[in-house]
Amino acid sequence: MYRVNKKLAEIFEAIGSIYEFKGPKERFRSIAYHNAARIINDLPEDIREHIQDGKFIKTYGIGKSIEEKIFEFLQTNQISLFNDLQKEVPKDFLTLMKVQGLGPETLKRFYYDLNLSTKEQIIEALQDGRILQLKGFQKKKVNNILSALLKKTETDERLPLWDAQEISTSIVHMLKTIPQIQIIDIAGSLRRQRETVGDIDLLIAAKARDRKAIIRHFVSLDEVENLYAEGDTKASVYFKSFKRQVDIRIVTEDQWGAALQYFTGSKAHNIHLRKLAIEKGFKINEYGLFTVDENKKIAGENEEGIYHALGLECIPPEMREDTGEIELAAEGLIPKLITIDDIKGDMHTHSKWSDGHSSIEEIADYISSHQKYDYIVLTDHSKSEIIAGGMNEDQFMKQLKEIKKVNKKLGRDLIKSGTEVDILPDGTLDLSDSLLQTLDWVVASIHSHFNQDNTERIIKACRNPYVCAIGHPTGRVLGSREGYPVDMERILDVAAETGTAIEINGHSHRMDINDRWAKRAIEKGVTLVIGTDSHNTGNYSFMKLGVAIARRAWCTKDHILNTSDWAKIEAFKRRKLERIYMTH
DNA sequence: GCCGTTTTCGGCCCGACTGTTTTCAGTCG
Repeated sequence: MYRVNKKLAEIFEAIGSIYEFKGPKERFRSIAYHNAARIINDLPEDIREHIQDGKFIKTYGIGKSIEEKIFEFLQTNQISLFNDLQKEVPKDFLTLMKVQGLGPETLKRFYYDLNLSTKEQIIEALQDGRILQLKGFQKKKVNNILSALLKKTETDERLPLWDAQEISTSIVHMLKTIPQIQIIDIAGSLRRQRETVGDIDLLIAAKARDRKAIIRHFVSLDEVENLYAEGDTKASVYFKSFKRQVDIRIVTEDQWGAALQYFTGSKAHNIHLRKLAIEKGFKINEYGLFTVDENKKIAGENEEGIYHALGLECIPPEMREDTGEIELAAEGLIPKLITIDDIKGDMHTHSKWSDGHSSIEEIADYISSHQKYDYIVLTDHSKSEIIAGGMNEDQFMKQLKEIKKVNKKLGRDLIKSGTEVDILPDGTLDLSDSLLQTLDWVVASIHSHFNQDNTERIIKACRNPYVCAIGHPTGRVLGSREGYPVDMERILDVAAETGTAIEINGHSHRMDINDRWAKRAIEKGVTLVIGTDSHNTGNYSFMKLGVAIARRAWCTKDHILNTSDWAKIEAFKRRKLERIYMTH
């Protein structure tokens, strides 16, 4: 996430909230700013790269007025409207708006009726009974607000997808013991496989008479620390061990498709879909798709039915972000997305020879018995990666012998030789060309000296005839390190020009490149490869995260090189060699 | 504030839960 984008999105979010506070007549202005914040948050590139010929590239939802504010921020690092607006709201307004259960109307009452402006003043007034004098505020509401205010600030950090998947799996496991549950599945951004997940949303199908019992069971689980809401059809709780809000929603089996569609989102996708429904004389809610005039149910049992009734192809959850997929579905052009079963091998793994935990033989045994792979590439580190046990040319030659031995024992060439060679500060590589030439696959990555011109370093690596792919191209570490500065547009152009593949690193803490850059890459005709960057046998399942990124990038199996057999990968390498030598 | 081959004005997605109310406002997703 780019710092500028984040900052700007925060300001627009805040402006939206302030307009909410100012009253109903500003409601839609408020929505527009909230909307802009979301768009900027989801922008694939630094917002400064989203400007062409001095203008913000036309984006649905951002018009003239907000565009001006973006430019004002980029030039002056502030937005005067925001400075002015802040004077019209309570001092701690923005902090207070984030407290569960506190909204603009409540804060307005506190501010105008009792002149309360800070968090401390409000807590005091809640405790000494002054709030109780306000109409509509009785004991229960006062206590709820107070406990929300006094609670230590919860983590608002989004969870990496892998962690969210593990948590949801374990919760689903706990709930599966409830016999009345007919179907249970994940929804929300988790089902869309976004790289990070906020809340965990679960959908359940059950008979109407069983709802109550299921909800009681759910909210009574030992793990539940806070109960936010408990109704007839839904409940919302806070799980202490996972430090996460978990929402469940119960519908009947015949509503399953409509509900799953609705709770999978995204919000933008659903709003677009609803507008489309209205144009066609329908309305959609979580119970089904109905005609407006007779309120007759047309679809709802499954998701396909909802989309088909609107004249659309069914859209895979990973594509539902309102970035053109609805238009594509209307034309019947939804791509057949890659699946995990299309993957023929892992392109990025480490063994004991550098910083991995397993010997080559152990890797071969594990992969043979757990994966249907045709090949797996060992890409151990090169010599300058001293802390990661990087290897020199001699050691790689020894490793080659070991690989041959293991393959011979297996009776097939499962293990491929390779390296993740360091791109040095000047863009040269950490191993000799003559060695690189003898290896089956060469990934080149940056691991240090991030303050150099990383774009030029990577471009230089792309121009080396023996570099097959660029590893974790942005260097980001989810939740702890922003990527090093790099001009990804240019790198993708050079990758396309030189026939170098770009890696989708599926490691749970990297997921690099991300879905948006991967989408950009295939638009530019760049070939992608997926690797797990595995360091132990448990890591091989990161392949599904890599595939998730590819699916969110609208990739078919033809976009991903390691859905091919090894002969095609050899052909890819030859094409690159030819290109490089043709241009020389 | 944004959008538009039905519109440059007049719309803007929709429903559940809570706490307060006797029919609803506020908040949330």
